[in-house]
Amino acid sequence: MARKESVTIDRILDASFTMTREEGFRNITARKVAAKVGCSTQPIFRVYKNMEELWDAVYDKAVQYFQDYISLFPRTGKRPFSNLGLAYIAFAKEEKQLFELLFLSFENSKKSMYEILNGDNDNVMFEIALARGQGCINPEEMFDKMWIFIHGAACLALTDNFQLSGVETLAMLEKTYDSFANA
Amino acid sequence: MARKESVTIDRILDASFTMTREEGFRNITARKVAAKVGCSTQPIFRVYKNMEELWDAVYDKAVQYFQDYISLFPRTGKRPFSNLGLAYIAFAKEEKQLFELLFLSFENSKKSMYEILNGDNDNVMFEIALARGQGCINPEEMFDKMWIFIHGAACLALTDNFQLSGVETLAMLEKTYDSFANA
DNA sequence: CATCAACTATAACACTTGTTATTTTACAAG
DNA sequence: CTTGTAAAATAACAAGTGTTATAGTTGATG
Repeated sequence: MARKESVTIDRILDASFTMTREEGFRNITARKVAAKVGCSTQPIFRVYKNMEELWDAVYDKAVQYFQDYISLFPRTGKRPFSNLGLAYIAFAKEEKQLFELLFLSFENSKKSMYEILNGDNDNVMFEIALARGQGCINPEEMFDKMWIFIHGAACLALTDNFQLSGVETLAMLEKTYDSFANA
Repeated sequence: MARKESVTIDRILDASFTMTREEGFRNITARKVAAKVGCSTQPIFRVYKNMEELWDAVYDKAVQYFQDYISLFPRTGKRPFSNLGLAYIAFAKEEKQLFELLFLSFENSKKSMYEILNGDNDNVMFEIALARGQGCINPEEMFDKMWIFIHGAACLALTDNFQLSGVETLAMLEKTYDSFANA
């Protein structure tokens, strides 16, 4: 009865997300996305009411991408917060545009840092429980302090002011945990 | 012999800098600056060759503004790095747009973090010397670790994820210094 | 095969951007 | 006061933005 659609929502969203990873959130425009997909701008506005709706979809995809990244990251650390921290810092280094979008936008931030970080599988809760299990007196406070440190390393990594390798970073995180634990 | 200039370079730069503090770096346009100054766009291009030159001037003014901010901030802390850290975190909270421009832009960053931070009066050198004077074995490494923590708190403050008051922040910084020192 | 509704492309609108050409204005020198 | 010249205002250009109106294409259904 009707023509078959050739430009799917997935192709549009994937192209937009890839462009966001490469060029940043604010650089995705209707015409650029269309060029990447290989169509005119028209199918975009069939699928999304306007660009703001597309931006929202990209944001949501970025949140999911981050949470998958954290989940799949190899867990080589033994201390609480070390695995989450290591993955978070690696994400900041490798996905600068997404990291800025998710954790450093102070205008138009849709979800809170904690909401994104904790995610569907309770990353933060898990680490806090781990700390409590290892005899940490106040694991919530320990998370707060460790997170300041971890977020600091990640934000330094973003601007290439953090040069440690993965194993060095892990060692530092665990040493820092011990410093706080024995204070 | 000629007409007297009414739109000075200072008025243009001041308007641009104020707009950067309020609306951010990437939102200053020739027409907005002209509207703020109360003239047409023409005097802007008499004074600056193009917008990029004006942006550079705004950036340099932001660096100077930061260094003055640090210098004038009350020094209530006793530990090494505590006064510099407290001022840095306060700057992130109060001057979000400038903080992002100076310390979080990973594209087009003109000066290095250390260059801006150390400034004309050797802020970092001073704190490191202070630490050495108080018996710190490796004050450079101590700076690195403290700076990860301080930068982390500042970046959390940027997105309103750091809620401590000034005195509470100071206490936390000094406690952290002790944790690292006694590790 | 013909039809017709959904999908796509083309073009256009209104707006904003940096930048520049042109015109007007003001002021100091003669 | 006239004049020349530098500054400022006006207006325009080309490029880019989101968005929409219009036209063309396609393909399953009757």
